[in-house]
Amino acid sequence: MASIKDVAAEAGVSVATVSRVLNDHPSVSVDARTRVLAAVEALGYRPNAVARSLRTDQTRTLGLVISDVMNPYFTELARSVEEEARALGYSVIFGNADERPDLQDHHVRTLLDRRIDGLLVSPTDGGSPLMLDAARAGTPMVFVDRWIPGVDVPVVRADGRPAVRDLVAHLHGLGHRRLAIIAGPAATTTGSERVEAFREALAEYGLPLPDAYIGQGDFQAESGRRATDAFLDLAEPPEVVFAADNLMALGALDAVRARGMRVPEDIALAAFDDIPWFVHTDPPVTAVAQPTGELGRAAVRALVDVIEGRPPQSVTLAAWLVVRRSCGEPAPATPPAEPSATNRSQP
Amino acid sequence: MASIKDVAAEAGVSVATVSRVLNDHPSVSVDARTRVLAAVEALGYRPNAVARSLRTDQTRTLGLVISDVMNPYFTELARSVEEEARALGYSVIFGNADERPDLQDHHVRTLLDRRIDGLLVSPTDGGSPLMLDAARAGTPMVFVDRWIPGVDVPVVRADGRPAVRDLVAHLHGLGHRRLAIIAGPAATTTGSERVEAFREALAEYGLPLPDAYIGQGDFQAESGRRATDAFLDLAEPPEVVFAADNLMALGALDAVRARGMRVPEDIALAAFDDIPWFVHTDPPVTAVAQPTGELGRAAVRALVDVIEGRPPQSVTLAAWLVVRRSCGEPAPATPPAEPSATNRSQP
DNA sequence: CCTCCTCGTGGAATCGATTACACGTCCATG
DNA sequence: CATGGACGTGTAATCGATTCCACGAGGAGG
Repeated sequence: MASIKDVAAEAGVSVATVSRVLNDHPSVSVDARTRVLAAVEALGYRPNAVARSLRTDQTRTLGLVISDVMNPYFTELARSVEEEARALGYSVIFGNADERPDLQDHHVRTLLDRRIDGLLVSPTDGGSPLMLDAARAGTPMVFVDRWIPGVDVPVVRADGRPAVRDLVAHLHGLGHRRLAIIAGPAATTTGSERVEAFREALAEYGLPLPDAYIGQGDFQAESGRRATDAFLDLAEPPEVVFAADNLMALGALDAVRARGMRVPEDIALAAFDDIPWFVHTDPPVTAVAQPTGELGRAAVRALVDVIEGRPPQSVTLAAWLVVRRSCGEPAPATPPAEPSATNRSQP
Repeated sequence: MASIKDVAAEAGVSVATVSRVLNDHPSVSVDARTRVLAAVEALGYRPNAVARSLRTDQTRTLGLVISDVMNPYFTELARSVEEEARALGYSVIFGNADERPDLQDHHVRTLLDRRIDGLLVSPTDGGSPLMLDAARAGTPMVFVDRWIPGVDVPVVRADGRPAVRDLVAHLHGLGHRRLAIIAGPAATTTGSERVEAFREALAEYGLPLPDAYIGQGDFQAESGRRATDAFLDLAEPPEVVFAADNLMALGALDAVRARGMRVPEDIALAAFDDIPWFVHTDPPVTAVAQPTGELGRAAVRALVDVIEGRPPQSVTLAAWLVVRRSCGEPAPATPPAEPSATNRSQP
């Protein structure tokens, strides 16, 4: 593969001049410029990003460590992150943590070794020493969706509280009183927050959230299946299961179907995270929708702000309830479109 | 960030010795080794992968240009690729082409500039000059799922022909005679092959495939919606729609539902690519399943073979039919598990 | 006509690693 | 006791870019 030296030789100039042409530095004569460009064309030369990065100490690359790519929510997040990054002139390297702290660390380490310019993380746990050190050492970093309390890193996320309150109101209105939740890992903010929001909303209606009605999941389908099975084995099973993410909702659906039971007649189901398939499931699933695309884009903008030395902004967007038929009662109208930002605050 | 020089200074040895310790070269004294390791620990030193890559001319990174991450089939492919690559000591950089040739080229170019060791591509089109040049120039490369005819690059894919034949047999057995297909772009092999397989299978039953029953899609949901609408507007609409991928099947479902019609009573539906959600759609969708995970792993193994100078192997695996209820008639039993490789051949 | 500035250019240092080569020690062998 | 090989180590070249500095040519101004 041709290097800058070959181009310089071909064009009859020094490597310095070639470099200047390539980075369109002002002081290059028209003559030199055309000769260099011709040589570049003739040799099919492409600058070596590795060498350039070594010299300039920047890779124009962002790292994204995602909790689980197979989760459609995170897939969409990843996609929007890549799009916005590309628009801003950055590439993205993804790492899939599969909800495993060890894998998460592996990816953070690899990304750091590659000298990415900044790191976008949706932490799977409370933060390994590695990640905490990186944050402390000043690696540009932004948390997206989930975050780690007590770490001074901007957070871009959606606040699901009001939507969860709407959901509980909806369920209560349908006459449901025994409501259960399949929670995510307590070590994740989304794992614990959703339970808290749910509990608080229940309290407003004077409803309890007994321990037996809190299934411990890990954001994966299999755990949704197990938790639902446990609920169904109870002497007094819940009337509604609220899954804290879409994969656990899928698992819940599996479990209900395996017993030959029906949603919502035998048990109602709701989920956090809305995905296109929920429109076509049997029955269509009532869900809390997040402005996923906007979340990804905002996270990239925040990270690039940090990288380029501008003051970073934490961003909190609103989530909203999309009522379908999985809790009883037919859906009334079309769900609203993604609303835009409602609230921005300094971290 | 500490460099190898700092470590050398801290340990009181030369950088050469540090490097030897890090790459566990045999001739280093125990004393030097322990001192270096201590220094590494003390400084929290991590080797700079950028510098290392420049010197060694290898990045231990694979590039994967995927047609569309939002398609669950490709998401799973991406996941398995990353897993196998990690097991073999490589990282993966993903590029999402979104079925757009220009984006595909953008990613190929970026990846090449980064000097990835090898490229895994599921081409969106017939091959841009850029990609063809790269292949010709000897960039280690493997096609996965889709390929470009006439290019000397190993291909890892599933053969859907027998499964499509099974599908047609199934449909014919249910009494369906007017069968339509929503095809992918003709420029992709999977786009044209699936139509061909369908046409041939129909011919075995003496059934025609009129042009009006070939909807032109682009593997995205919206095109499935449009094509289905067109079918439904026909004087004599088809009894079955076979979508060449799962997203177009989703679009078809949308279109049917929008007209207040029902699957399979008003029109039957089948899809290429099986995904977990198809079990829970209304109705569960009959689909051709691919050994996606094995495809991704085999592709990585083939690519690493090329990179490390071993003779590459093209791999063709079998796809299979999973009957559910979207074509009429209840599903009999559980679908079989992923079968393993059936056929390997030199490209 | 001399001086100074601007402009275009090239030489060479640099980024952080790897590695060929040379050198000194020490021990075993003849 | 001399010699040669093995071993551990350091020096320096190298990878492909960017960029500081110096230099020569040419034009403007005094």
